[in-house]
Amino acid sequence: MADSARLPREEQRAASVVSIRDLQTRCSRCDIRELCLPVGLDDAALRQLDHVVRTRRRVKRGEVLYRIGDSFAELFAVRVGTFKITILASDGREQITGYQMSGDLVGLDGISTGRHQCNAIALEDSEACVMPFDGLAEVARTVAPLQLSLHRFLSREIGRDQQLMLALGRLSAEERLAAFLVNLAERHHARGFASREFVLRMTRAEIGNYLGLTLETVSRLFSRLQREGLLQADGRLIRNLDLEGLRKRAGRTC
Amino acid sequence: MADSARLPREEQRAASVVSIRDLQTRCSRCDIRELCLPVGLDDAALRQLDHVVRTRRRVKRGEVLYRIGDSFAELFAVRVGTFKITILASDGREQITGYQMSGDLVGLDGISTGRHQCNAIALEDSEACVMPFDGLAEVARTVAPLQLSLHRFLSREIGRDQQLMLALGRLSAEERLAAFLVNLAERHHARGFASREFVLRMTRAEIGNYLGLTLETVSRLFSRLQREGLLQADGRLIRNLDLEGLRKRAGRTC
DNA sequence: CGGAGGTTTGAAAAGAGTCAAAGGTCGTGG
DNA sequence: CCACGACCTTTGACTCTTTTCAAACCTCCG
Repeated sequence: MADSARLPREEQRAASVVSIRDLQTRCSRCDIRELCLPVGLDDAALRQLDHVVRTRRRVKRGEVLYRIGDSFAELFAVRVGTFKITILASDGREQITGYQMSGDLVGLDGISTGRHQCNAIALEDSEACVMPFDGLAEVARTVAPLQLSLHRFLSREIGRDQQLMLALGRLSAEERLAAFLVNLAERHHARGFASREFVLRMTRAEIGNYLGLTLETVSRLFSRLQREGLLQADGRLIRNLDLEGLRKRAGRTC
Repeated sequence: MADSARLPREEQRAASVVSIRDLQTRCSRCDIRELCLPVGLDDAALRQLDHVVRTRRRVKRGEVLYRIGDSFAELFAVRVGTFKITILASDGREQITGYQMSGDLVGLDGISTGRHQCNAIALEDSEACVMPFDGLAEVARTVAPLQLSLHRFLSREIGRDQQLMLALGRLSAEERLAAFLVNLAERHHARGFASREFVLRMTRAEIGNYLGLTLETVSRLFSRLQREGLLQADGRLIRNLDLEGLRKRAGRTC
């Protein structure tokens, strides 16, 4: 697992079935297009986008979509699965800055310098649409709704990051975990999944890293929330989330 | 001080001298244009931008440039002074998510929802150029370098936010303050000011808020860094910064 | 020159981290 | 199909960094 090579086999496979994958990749026919960059585009605009977004990449659990320092040429739109986004301090300490799921865009931070400034690692077998950025920008110059959508995704990312800063800076450990769970529940809900019951894709250590806590603290907090009837946790399977109760404990950051 | 009214007098004054202010406001003649959104634009592009950016707003120390919930219609480019950007938890706890100085864009987070999601408050008497976002977007559709610059500023903001998350999530109190000081020094340097000596525009409480610490901890850390010869702090006047020494203590996040 | 706001320092408390140990789970290879 | 090992989770005991509370001092603005 962990940082293995970058899927040469997968990439070959993709190349060998280009026509089929190409068909699948059309934004205009994508079932999550209303969650993703194409949100709100009309048919003509979608067709333009279809010309830009032509391939997908499969990334197996534990493998890397891109690494810090990789040259930036494309954004990725998560289609299936979950990625964690991580940055590093010089001494190697790692901070997870986000968990991205279907419809989310990853790679936005690479635009500013032309190099990726974070790692994107799959937490489960995942698939992302490859969006060459130059092409995207070009279409955005003629298709105003796409331009707006791109601006909104960039801006939304800033807003999300600020919420995490608030959590890291001002909330107690319990508040952070409660906010995290409510946030996950809401995102599942937005994607048509159950919000009161789901399987975590990340370990206690990864949750702790994201929230600025240790894995032991996270584990203890799960035990406490369970004792107090706010959820049932069986490893990564979370059930019977009491969303209102958790919101009360979250400093309503979510 | 603090949250007083929104400068009706200032706005009147601005209106009464439109022609002069208009002249001053041209990006093409602005002395910080290479730090700001116009970076790298040619003369023709600058002239286009001049048509969009036509006014400035003065904001006195302690006053508000915009508030959470205000409708978003424009970005602001800081020309003179410093702003703190704050967000709120539901219970009123506040987190400062950034300090923005000349050349920085503020308001980017408002694009996604059409409402500002943070407050921007002047830490000293300041001035910001008003950039109507629709107009900016329209020009960006024909002027590719401006489009790229806008994308880069949005992306840069994401990268900065991630650095703060790393600090809040993984660094010790001392490392956070060291990283903060090095970051300030570098930004001063980029603006042509001394990097080893400057006046802080924010209180100990504001530094602590930004770094997820209490004001007492920040004060103790300044005393410690001074004892150990890494700087001299006389209130907000900081002198003789030992940048290399501080970088070593900062987990090199900066 | 009065007072509000800001800073420093100390002492005690608390929240989260560290270290340690044991049990659980999952996937793979034999 | 089972067993093994790697990884993950839980819980306890103790530690330590940072917070909280308190008091005194500074300083700058009106």
